[in-house]
Amino acid sequence: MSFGKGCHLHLIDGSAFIFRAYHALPPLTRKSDGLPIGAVAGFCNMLWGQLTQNKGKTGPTHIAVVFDYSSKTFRDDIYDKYKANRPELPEDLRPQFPLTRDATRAFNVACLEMEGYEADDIIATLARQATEAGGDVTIISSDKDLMQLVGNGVVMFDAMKNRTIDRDEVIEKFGVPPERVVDVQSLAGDSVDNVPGAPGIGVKTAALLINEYGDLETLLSRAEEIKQPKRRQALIENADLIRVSKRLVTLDAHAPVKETLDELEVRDPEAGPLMDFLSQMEFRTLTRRVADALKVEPPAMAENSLTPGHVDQMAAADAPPQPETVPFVHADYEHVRDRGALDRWIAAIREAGRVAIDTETTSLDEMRAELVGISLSVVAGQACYIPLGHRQGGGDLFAGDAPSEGQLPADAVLAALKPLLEDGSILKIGQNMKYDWKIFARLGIRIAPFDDTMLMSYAMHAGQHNHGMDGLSERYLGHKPIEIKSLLGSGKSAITFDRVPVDEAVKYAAEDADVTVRLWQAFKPNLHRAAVTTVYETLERPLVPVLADMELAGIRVDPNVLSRMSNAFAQKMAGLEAEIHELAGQPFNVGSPKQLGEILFDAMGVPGGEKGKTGAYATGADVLEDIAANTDLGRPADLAARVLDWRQLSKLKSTYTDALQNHINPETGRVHTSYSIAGANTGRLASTDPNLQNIPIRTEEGRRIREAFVAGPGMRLVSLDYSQIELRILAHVADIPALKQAFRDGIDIHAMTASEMFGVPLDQMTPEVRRRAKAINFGVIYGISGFGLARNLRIPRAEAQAFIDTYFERFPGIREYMDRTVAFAKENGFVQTLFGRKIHTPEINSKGPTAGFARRAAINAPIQGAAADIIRRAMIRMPQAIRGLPATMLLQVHDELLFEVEEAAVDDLISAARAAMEGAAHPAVHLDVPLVADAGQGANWAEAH
DNA sequence: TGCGTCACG
DNA sequence: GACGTACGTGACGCAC
Repeated sequence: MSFGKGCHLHLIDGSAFIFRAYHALPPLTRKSDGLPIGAVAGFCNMLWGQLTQNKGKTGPTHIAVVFDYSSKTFRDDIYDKYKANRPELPEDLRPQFPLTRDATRAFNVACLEMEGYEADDIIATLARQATEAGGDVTIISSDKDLMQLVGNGVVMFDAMKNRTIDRDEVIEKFGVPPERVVDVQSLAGDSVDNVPGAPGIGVKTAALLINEYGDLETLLSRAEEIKQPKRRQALIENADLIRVSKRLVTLDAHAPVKETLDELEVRDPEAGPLMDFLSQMEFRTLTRRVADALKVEPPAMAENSLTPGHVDQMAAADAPPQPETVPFVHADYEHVRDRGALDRWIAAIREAGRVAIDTETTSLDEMRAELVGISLSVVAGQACYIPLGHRQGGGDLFAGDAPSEGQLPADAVLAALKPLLEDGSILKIGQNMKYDWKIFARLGIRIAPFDDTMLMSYAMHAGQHNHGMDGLSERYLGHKPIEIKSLLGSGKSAITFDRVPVDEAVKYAAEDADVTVRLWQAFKPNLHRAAVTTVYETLERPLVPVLADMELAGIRVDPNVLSRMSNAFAQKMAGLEAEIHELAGQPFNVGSPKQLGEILFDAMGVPGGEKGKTGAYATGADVLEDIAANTDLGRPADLAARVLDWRQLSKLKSTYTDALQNHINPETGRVHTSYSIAGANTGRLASTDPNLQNIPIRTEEGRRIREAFVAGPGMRLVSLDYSQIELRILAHVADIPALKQAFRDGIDIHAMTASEMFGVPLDQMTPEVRRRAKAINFGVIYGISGFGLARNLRIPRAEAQAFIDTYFERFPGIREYMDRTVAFAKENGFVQTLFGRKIHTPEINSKGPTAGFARRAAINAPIQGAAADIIRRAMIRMPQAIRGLPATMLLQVHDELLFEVEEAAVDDLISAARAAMEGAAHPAVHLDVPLVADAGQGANWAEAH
């Protein structure tokens, strides 16, 4: 029949199918010859699902799978950097591409691709033809680039979420209807495809602008009218780039597609070729399933030719369903409301030997959080939620605090789960397990053993993306989980999880456990493939209980010391503010860089004001220091000097003496920070809420804040910090004999560098010469540049460059290390520490200023990362090293560990902790330089450090 | 929410 | 020859 009214065309985005399949499945290989085949397997399963699910009256009359032909398209001629950020194709995926075409043909489905065009263009063209002929179109994809096609008989279908994307969904995602989607995309750009867009404008702002002005061209022509200066400038200055972006994102609905719609009519698969293909691929279960459906005999395949670990693993009847092939169905999640249901779950967990677990609580602060419920999942698609502390009222303050219906008593549930959670033969799987670990620890349960999908991702993907659950789910499972905001709201009106109605909580919470178990299934086999199993098992996972215990312990902070300081700072600031207003000749907000800049450079006429990209004058400390030092200026110099003082006090007061008081836990009288293990790309920890890794020390006034961090009665604080650990690592990895010898001999490394560079004997060294050498030593670690060193030392650039040249001449190994590291990054897309930690450098091959950043980051990462690895190793061994001593490890500040210890045991602690720190690289790495840890102790942190 | 600023290693 | 530059973090206040 000829395509027309009543016909329904299904267009499957083939490339999306392949990538989803690849990332979701373990690296399966064909048993007979080791050919990588996982993506093909997933692709076939998904295609078969499409063909069978949609039989019937809503099913397609015409169907095609559409592929990208190659990476080069007409868009590369429009913009040479198009898709330049795309990561390299994985080695084992490349050979699977032609096989997916074969698969499509084997299923007797039209297989379309065209040189010079993306699959999206072909889809756009066919969709146009089909709707013009009066038919309907369903595009099987969730790619946002296709959303511009929705409407007038075209819908999209997200096969992963089993959800239709229509006009309303598009409006929800982009804030504009489908026909305006390209306008929004042109403005917002796309970092994945490297569509430039306008800087500083995201989807939200873009939608706002388009809705106000109607369309992109009107907006650009009336850009002058935009009130916000930043937006106005971004649009005016980037009009050309925005128009280029529009050409990039606009799909070509008139591509010269050879195939006619009629050729795409649905055809039944021919049993012969399809059976041949599937058995050739050695997909046992799928072959059988298809054979059943086609009512033919499956071809003979040796039963024992397939073994677990290969294709058969995923196809075996009792194997866990693969995340990719199991849809997310919220209605399937179970509300555990009675003892029988709980016992069934416990039995299933024991049977499986593993469980994904997630807790819901009343707060993100684990020290204040009350347990509200627990969710569990054993296999993809099946999960439950056990509500424990939900209250009626759902945010209505007058509805009372009565417990919700359908909840088991918390203590009984915890008593039933405790043996399971502490059972050495049952693996507990979490996403950010430190959180749940602490919640359970406060309830007397110590979880072990466990896996953490966040840390797995961190070990494999550091530098590529973040490792939060929602992001990982979207990226690796193609599923966007329910947002917590949709349950709790946000801002002032946000409710706590105990006020969420139980049936809503079931969907959200169980989904998290479901996602976690799927991520685990997806990641586990890949740890090996990425060669980071050791990193995960020795540097990430064991840190969880260590950090959890440190955070639970907290550090004692004396609020009286802080409030006295706050008052003193407030007084000084008021005095300075009055003087500043006097000097300015008018009152203004000293805390506003914008107003300050206008006072200095406009009202007072200081020359040389430089405006940044937002149009405001720069008034950073370096700028103000220059003005303050220029006594010819008179009043502006005085004003700048006072603003510098005011800024310092303001910082100390707002960030430290005021804010820290609010972080003292009323029950413990201590401050409990939270360390993020997977926050910093290099392997460093980051401390938040509050950040205890940036407590002042460099100025005397700031340093006194450390006096508020005190030891308990009869206790002392002990601090041990690595001496010059990054330079020692540099000496080792760059193999610099003179530096290594200096560290062995224990000489002042900066003085020695200066002596080598400038020919000054050590005993005649001046502080100034040493200072310069020190700056160069640090510069090397940061990926030195003449400009950077010149700015740091405030010397002419040529002079700085001359120093650097001398340095490289004297220590040629440094240059070699840098070149080697950058070359490695370009070749592999990541760099590595001595301990095997990988840090990805996706921008290393870009052009322009970005290249400089990426290059320096690549040089720094192995050094900073190795130092981070070393102190991690020390921390992980510390509980054992100080066992029996009345001491607790409290804080880590990158190269420093802070302990609280009974007075009598100070010396024992120092020797035990020092031994652990100085020996931390062993036995994994034998360093050519000694590691040295310096110790201090006192009643407070200022004395101890 | 993004930016400027500044605290730390 | 010009580009624009030290590495890694988190928190605060301002301005939109």
